[in-house]
Amino acid sequence: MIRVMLVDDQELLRTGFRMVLGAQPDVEVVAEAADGRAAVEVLRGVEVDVVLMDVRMPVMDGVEATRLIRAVEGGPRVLILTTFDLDEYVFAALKAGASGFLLKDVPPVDLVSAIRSVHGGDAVVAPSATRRLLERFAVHLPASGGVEPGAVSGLTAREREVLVLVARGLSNAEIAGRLELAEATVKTHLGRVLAKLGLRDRAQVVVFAYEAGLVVPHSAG
Amino acid sequence: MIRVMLVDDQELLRTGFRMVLGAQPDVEVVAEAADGRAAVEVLRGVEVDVVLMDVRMPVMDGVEATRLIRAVEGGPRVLILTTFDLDEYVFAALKAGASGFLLKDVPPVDLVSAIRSVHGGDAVVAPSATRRLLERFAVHLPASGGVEPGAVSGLTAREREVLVLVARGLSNAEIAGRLELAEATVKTHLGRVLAKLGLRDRAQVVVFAYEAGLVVPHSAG
DNA sequence: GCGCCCTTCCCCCGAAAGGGGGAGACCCGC
DNA sequence: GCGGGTCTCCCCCTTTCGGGGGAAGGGCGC
Repeated sequence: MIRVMLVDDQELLRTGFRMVLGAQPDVEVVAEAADGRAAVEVLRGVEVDVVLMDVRMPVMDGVEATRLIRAVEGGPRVLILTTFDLDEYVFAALKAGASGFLLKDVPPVDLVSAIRSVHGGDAVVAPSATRRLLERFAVHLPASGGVEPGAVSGLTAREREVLVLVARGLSNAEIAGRLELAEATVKTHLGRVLAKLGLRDRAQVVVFAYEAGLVVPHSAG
Repeated sequence: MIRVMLVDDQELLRTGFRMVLGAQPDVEVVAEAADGRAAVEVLRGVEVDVVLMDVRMPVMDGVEATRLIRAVEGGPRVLILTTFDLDEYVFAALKAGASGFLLKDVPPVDLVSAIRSVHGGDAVVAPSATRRLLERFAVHLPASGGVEPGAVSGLTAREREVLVLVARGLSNAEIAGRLELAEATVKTHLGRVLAKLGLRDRAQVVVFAYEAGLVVPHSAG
């Protein structure tokens, strides 16, 4: 039995979800709240597996509530519900520890299977938004759009390739495997990278890659 | 009719996929290739809607092939197939413009619906990997409130000190000089850092430091 | 006092990395 | 053809790293 909590400031919407979920044999709505703060309060006294959380709410929004809920060890997982598409709010909620998100017009069947997935430890993303999520994810590459020649001065394509893999923490052997090269070749390329950039070892290569924006921390945009 | 191309160096796997897809009324396998370069060549002469692309292949891997294919305006969408789970390769492919990825052991039903989704402009992600994708996407905010001692799990003050210097690209000898310690001591501390954080070498320490926000690009120095 | 952890430093060892040189292959421009 | 650049791979070598011990002092709590 999956114990679900509904958090949304719209009474009608909660009613609708309650009816849909009530019809399921393995799902049980055990709690409700109309805003984030109330939700956090209620959760102190009720055992819940999955929280269906609206993003935009009065008093405390879904992002902050998600953060507080996820800060507790062994607390429930949070599935974000949003009226509109993927927006900054949703991204913030994901960063706050949500297990995924759905649009509120999700077909009941999909909602239930999403709850089961989240309960099982998986994450879910509204299909219509997956593309945009990936796009957003893909933005993380070399400083906006292309590899500017200036930053990596006279490096060849192969050398840059090796550089980036070094910057991901791979050993020469691993890079060789990934690029299907001999380790000797990787060493040759890396040696030239070190010489051209005036670096001493691979640790400095990693530093350079981050500082030059060739590699971007996944936390930041 | 959705025109599909199969790109994989394993003949048997292509055969299996061809049979599964051939049974679908709205899907048609119109081309095949055994490596990325061949795929790009073939695509110059054949109209394709969706490319099912293996990642690891000889000659040219799926990442580079995806990049080339997606560089063409109005070209086909690319769906990545991977044997293993989410790895650096898959991330690279997504960054290169892939519309998503599936594990090769995907149930036929899911494969077909994924192809339809991709053809319709949506993206798809293997359900088992969605959670990890979101983690990777969302995890560690840049420790906005400063670096609290507990953040780096069980590291001692001295270990964190060494970690940061490693993350600046210093050698053990240089760190020893700066902290006025013997190099042996630095090695001891660093060894514990590696063990506690599950890292292999100092290059991975640098990666960790940037990803965890212990070191921030530009502020370097 | 005793145990525990942190810190400091030492040994030895094997593996990985960095540096030197050389060489064959390819492509491209002259 | 001939040179330049890139990519590939090999040899040799020294240094650095990382991992396995061990050991000694200090602080802190019980």
